[in-house]
Amino acid sequence: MSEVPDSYDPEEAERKWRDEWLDSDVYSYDDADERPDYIIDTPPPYPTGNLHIGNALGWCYMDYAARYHRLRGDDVLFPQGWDCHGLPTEVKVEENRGIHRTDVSREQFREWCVEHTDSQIGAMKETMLMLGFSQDWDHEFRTMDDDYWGETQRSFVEMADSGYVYQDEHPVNWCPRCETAIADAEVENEDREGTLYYVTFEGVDDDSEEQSSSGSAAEPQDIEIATTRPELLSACVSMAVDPDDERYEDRIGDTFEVPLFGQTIELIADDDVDDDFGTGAVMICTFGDKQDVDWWIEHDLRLRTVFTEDGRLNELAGEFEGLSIDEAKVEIAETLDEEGYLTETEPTEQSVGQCWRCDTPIEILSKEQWFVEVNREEILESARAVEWFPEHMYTRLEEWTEGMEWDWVISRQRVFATPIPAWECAECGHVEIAGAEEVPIDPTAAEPAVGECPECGGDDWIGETDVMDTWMDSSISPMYVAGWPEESFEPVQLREQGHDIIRTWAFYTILRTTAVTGEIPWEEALINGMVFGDDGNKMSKSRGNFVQPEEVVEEHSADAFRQAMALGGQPGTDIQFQWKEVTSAARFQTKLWNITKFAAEHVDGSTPEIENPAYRDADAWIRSRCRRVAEAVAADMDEYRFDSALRRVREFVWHDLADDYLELIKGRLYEGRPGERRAAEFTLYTALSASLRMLSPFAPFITEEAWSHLPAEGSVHGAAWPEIGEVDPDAEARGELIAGIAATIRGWKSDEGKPLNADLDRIEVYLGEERPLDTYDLADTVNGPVYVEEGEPNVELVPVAVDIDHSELGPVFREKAGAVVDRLESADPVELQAELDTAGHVEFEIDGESVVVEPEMFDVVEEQRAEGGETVTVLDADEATVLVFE
RNA sequence: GGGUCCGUGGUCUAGUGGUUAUGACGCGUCCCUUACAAGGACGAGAUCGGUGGUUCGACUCCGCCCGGACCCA
Repeated sequence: MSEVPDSYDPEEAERKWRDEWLDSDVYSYDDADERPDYIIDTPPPYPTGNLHIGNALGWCYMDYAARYHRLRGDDVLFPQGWDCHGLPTEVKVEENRGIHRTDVSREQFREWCVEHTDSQIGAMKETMLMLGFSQDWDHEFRTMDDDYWGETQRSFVEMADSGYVYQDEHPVNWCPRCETAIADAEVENEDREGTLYYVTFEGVDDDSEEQSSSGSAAEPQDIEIATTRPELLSACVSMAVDPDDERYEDRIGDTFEVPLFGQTIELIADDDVDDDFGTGAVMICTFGDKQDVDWWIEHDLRLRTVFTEDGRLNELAGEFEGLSIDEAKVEIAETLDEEGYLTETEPTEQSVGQCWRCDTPIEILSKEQWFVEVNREEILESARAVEWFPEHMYTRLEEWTEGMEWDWVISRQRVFATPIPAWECAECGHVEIAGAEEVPIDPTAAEPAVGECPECGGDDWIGETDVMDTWMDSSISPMYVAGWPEESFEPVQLREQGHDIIRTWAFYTILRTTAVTGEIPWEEALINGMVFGDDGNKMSKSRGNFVQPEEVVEEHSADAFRQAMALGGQPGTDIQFQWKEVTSAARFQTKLWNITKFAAEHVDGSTPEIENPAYRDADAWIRSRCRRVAEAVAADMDEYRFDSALRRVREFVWHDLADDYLELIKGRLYEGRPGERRAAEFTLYTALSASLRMLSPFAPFITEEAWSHLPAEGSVHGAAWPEIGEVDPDAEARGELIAGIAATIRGWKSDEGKPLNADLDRIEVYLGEERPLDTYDLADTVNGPVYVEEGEPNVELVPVAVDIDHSELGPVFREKAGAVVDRLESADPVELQAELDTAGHVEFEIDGESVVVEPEMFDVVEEQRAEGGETVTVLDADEATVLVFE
């Protein structure tokens, strides 16, 4: 085992293991009955062609979990999907081909989209492999493949059967650039500066009799409204004021003429009007925003639609017909001004709903669409049954769900997406939805199985050209990866995703899984934060703080990148990408390599077979430490506290194993008696092997490389989580003492500017209580003979301070504790020690009362000074006093 | 405006009702010691955002304020 190269070459090793793993089955899912499943509902990313650092964080988390659970013996399924459908790809294809999607057939266009998507997937997969993610590529899926979108259709059909899916005409968010309906979740509100226009509406004499009662010359009065959207005047169907607004008392029911466009509208009262805004009177248009929709329904108003699907004004706008919305805003405002209707303008802060894909301001159009019912309580009930990491991420989902006003519009007027499997009868308009046995099916290319229309007997079917929201695809991912519908669905173990898509992906998945299967989608949801640049700002190319995972791999290694991701912060918090974390990870890897190199010189194929090793105390100590660390790390991993887990292992490897244990056993390894040497070899092997396994989820490459240089079987990724048997607690404590003494002497040598291997004449160790001390390892480590002496050292002990144990003293004296502490601290330590020696406690008089302070409440700190003529240094190592003779 | 999270050495980060408050990077001093100078040992550096309160005791719990991030309106 001595062929270990002097230095570790990450580039070479990482390439080697990447290839090796691809050809092996270490990461494959067995679907074995005897082992518990650990199925990850991997987010299918959109194939942008670039796996950015934010994606990488999420995949790191999943990979740590996947690898950890494999070590725990679980049957892990870490699949990889691709969320292919959607507008960005359509746009890209149109761009690349220089066409508009309507220039070619739907089939041709789709084909090109698939082709484009394939190449994008290839690039992202490359990065995933580079970073060492351990997906089972036999479980790769693409939502654009028939076998996937067929299941999307099946779920649609089942939801239609159970009444969740319906078709209706209802106002929906509409992106005029994408020319499609979009869901609430796809609308983002953007604050910006707008203009508030004050517009006069002339009163209309409606010839009613009431006019005479309020005055003879009942001239109809004008009214002034404030609006940011004059381009909507032609869609104005009413005007509203707050019923308690005194300015408009007695005017409810008055009628007015809409300037420029001439339609007559009536003033109504509604509590939702904000009387502080503008003039307190607001025009209601169909539709400016959701509030208009509410009023339109509430007051049963007319519908005047003036916007076209591509964001222009239609014939209702008269001379303004054909203008874009932005043009119309300017021109109508100018005309209002010229005609004297515009009284004033002022800047105003406004929040504008925008399409999250293209940032175009959305409009609201009433169109026949397909919807999925949002049952808030049902969704929340499921969401509560999921365990969220961190817990408060549930609150995000809860708030979003409770704020849902509209059902989910799932139809899109696009091409590259899952077809809605439905037809309309050309004769009677009956809508026929495909049966589950018909999917996958493209209704624009195939006839329904039903044949004749069940309503009218007609056989002329018009296939639905609307397609589904892409979230309809991705929201069945847990069902798909778990083998639904062939296997009845049981919740999978983990969903990992970013907090930015809780309102979409998490929300829709819970909704859909619950609706289709009656189950929660996953047992646990792990939510990752965003990744910021090294300067704490959002990463952006213009800021120059943009980092691609590939750069980090090139500069250091994939393992170092992965460690940095784990240590960036607790999962759930936003993390700052930091080069220094990568540096520190790379150093740790160098350390780990050197430890491995050292170990490989001392162990061989027979080492793991050693039976009944003649353990010395140092062995007991490191074994016990290792055992505790393995337990604590497992607890961290179970809670997805990757940061804490990795810190613990690093700490153990660096400080306990390398600094202390390795130094302690060198003597035994180089020139010890065979039995004791073998015990050291065995223990070294045990501790290192355990360390590599614990580190393997974080640094899969270097641990695999190191593993291959040790007498260990197979892949470290196919190994089992370390289990170290019970350790003799007394031996453990003695070993800890030895390590402590060695560290103390090491520190002293360093302080003295001595080389760490400087010869020492002799060492005397005085223990507080009499107990055996294994000086064998210690003597070699400190480089001098070690004698354990009984009794008090030949030094003078000088009490110099008191060290108070507040947790003992505080509860006993309660409100007097402060005074007692003051007395102890101001007393002469020498006198305290003397009193303690004679009386066994110390006593004070406080406020005329006698107070007894028991010895467990404080320690008298003593400083040791050598007596006599010999040159000696006195060191204090926890429970021992160490005399060093040079 | 509502909600959630957060504010710890220069920078980033851990943490608990009683600790000499963790570690990393950077900085300084010393050390080529048979795993390791792309290293090691040691050290300096923090009134734990501010302010009230609860408590014998608060960095930790509560209120308010200031500052930041995100989500929603």
